[in-house]
Amino acid sequence: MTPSLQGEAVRDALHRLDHPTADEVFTEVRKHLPRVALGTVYRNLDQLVAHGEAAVRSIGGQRRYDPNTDRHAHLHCDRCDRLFDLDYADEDLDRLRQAAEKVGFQVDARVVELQGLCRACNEEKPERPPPPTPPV
Amino acid sequence: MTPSLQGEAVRDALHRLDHPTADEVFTEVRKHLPRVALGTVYRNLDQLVAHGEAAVRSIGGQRRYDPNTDRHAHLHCDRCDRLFDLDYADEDLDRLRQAAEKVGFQVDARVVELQGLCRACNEEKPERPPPPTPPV
DNA sequence: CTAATTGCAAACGTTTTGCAGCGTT
DNA sequence: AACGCTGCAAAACGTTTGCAATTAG
Repeated sequence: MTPSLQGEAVRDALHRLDHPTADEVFTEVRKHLPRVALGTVYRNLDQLVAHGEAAVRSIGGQRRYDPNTDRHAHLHCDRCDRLFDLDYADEDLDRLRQAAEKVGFQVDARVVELQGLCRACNEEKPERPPPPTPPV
Repeated sequence: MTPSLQGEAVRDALHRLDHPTADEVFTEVRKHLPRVALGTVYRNLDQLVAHGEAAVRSIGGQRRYDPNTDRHAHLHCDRCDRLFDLDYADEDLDRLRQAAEKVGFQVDARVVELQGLCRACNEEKPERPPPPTPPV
């Protein structure tokens, strides 16, 4: 089946943006197709996920979409709330994975999320009014 | 300051339940104090978090509260959406942490979350109508 | 008396859904 | 005609907030 105009626009926007929320995709798509509805964006994002062309991650109470479904970690900065990608080797996860397997849990290595501080926020040593710091 | 009746009830419920949502705490507290408001539960949970007596994790689009603030991983089952605790050694995270440090990211070892399948869901080999499988 | 906390209800931001209409096949 | 997808608007959901009443110090 040929993808719809809106479907293509959503996919394109998703690839153009950096771990966007549905609303950010919506805003981006609207630049090209001013009449799209937010519901349409959600439905097309859901379809991409269902087709394995994108993954969703719940970050800070919001869902963010990621067209990269390869194995990679997300580094989530607690201070500025930004997401960074981290490529890692399979063995890097081995010890944690083995610990999990001891309790019968089968870890999906593709989706690892780590919290912490990004370089920029880490260098702002003293406690200053943290930038966005939206909900947890 | 002496904690309020409601504050104690919220703390007690949090310890009695397993990684509950605010709503689950609310329901539990209501068994003992039928007139508490949901807002009160949220406010008391926020206070516990602010005092370092609990941590919040965004799981599947919902916030779950955890009275255990020690270093431990959460194993989040993709199928049944349950959360399991995993104790791990500091070195188990070393390789991932070092990979993150190479890009200037300082990992907070206390909050690691891994996705995958729990033992129960893993044993149900064939694709059956997955149980709850709430939002992602 | 003052400050903190409550119950209640309304508001909020995000996501989902019902529905009529349109375009393809 | 039957289907899939759209725009729109309303609903649903989890969370936050304003406020008057109550309680604690």
